Amino acid sequence: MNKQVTSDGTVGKALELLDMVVAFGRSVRFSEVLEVSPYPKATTHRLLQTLTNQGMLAFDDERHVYVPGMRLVRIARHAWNQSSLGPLALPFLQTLAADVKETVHLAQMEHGRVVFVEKTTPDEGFKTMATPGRRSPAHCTGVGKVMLAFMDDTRRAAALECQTYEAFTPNTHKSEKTLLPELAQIRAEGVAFDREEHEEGIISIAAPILGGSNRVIGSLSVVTSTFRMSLKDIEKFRPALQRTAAQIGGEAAVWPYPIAQ
Amino acid sequence: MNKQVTSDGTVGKALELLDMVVAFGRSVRFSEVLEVSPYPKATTHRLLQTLTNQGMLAFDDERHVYVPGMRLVRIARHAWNQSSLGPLALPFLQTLAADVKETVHLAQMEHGRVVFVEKTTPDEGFKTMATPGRRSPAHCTGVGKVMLAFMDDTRRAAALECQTYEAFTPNTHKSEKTLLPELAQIRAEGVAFDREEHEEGIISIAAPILGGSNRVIGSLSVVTSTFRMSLKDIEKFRPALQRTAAQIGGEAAVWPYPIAQ
DNA sequence: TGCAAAGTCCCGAATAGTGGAACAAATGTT
DNA sequence: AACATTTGTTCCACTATTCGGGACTTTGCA
Repeated sequence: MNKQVTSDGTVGKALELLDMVVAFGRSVRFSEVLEVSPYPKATTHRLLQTLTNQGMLAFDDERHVYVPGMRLVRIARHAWNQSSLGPLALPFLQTLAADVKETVHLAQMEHGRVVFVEKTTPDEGFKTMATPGRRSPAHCTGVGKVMLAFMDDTRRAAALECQTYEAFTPNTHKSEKTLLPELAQIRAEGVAFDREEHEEGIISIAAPILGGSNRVIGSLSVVTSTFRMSLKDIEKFRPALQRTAAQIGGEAAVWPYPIAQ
Repeated sequence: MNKQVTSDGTVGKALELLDMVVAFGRSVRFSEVLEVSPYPKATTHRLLQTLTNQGMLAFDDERHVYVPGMRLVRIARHAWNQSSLGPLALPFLQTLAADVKETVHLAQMEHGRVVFVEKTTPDEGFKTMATPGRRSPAHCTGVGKVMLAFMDDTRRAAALECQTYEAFTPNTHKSEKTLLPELAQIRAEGVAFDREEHEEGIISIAAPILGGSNRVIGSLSVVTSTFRMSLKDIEKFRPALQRTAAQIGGEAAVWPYPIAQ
């Protein structure tokens, strides 16, 4: 089992480029892709052509830009409905957000990183870095730490391998040294706190979503800012948070969602 | 230029399998994939492994099934927001549906086939069986014919190449012989009608959505059944339909959406 | 426990991907 | 309008990668 996995073969390279193009979040020119592509010009070009041929990208030959293609869009629609917790969890999130009157995040884990799947704000609150579809590191977020804490040992080991320990604030964990003990504590407590580890002024309380066989399939958090509440204050969200996480987990148990890894 | 495009290289094969797995719409076992895979067991297995490695699929090693992976889900979220007309057009669809009190379909074209992107029904929200993400032939649907009619000659030629002329009802076009004249007429009229060509009892009126440079990026239709209305009746939807299509096109003009092909 | 079916792995042959470099097209500049 | 520069596309010999028959291992069921 490859632990790091960067690319296997042409398929890996092509998907890497696809990911890059899509991640731009807008239409891109060939040269822009080339700049971030680790492959030589000819190769990059050919791979993009292949992806375009396959309908995963579309090339606008008037503006000379690449955009996600219809085939990807179609697959996207299926994959989203089928494998993201989003559609299933959204009603629960809304109830919770209305209940606690704070922002609620739903996340899943991809290869040691947190993917924000859905987000609900009760009012039009402040904005955080999290946007649905965005990826963040796991070591510095409530949703990330709680998933790490509750996944099984093998997966956790693999996920920890991928952590970069990038320091976003003074509170960010700098290495396993401090992270591992906290994970143990989170496991004991059942919830994780983000103590301004990703963004200054932003704190959260997070609970794991456990599917069948108690495997972690995602996590849920209530997010707020230090201007409005303290770490102590947000502890009161715990019952509602855990109840909602359990409800989502119950709904999801019958369906094999991807396991956090 | 490959006209049919079934596979270029490994990447094509891998994507083909990915498409198949996702199209199942549920978790699948290896043997199920193998059944529909055109490749030998060893190859199919290796490709699925690669996709799993890449996070495009996830393998549940407890239930021994493949599901769409987190990476695909993340890419999906991006691609959907960026390249489907769905998010942008949804409010307009809802207004139109409420206005005409009938079901409204939004479609885009992928390689000569119609992809239903969004669907709104006036009364009960948007909970219908015909899941968005479904593909249908173009020759027998209002949304399909109207896109064929308005796309440029090169693209139309390519798209027509892909038509199967499968006969769903007695009214379905059986060949270019009858389809081409109708396309000319649709071009002249500005709208297309589905005269029970896909499903008996189902009729629709469809208008093209034109983006920048008047290129077809999608289409819109009002759908109803012959039990409620006649072909003559639905002509009255034309003004609202065309107005909505123009509004969506206007919104979309500044952003390079994939062109119908 | 045993056996059929499902899933995984191996390795030589040959196909398909690679990327430097030349070419072409679009864009900018004098 | 002619030239320079940047951007995008094609070619082709080389070789790393994929292919897939078949053997092996694991799983599920009787």
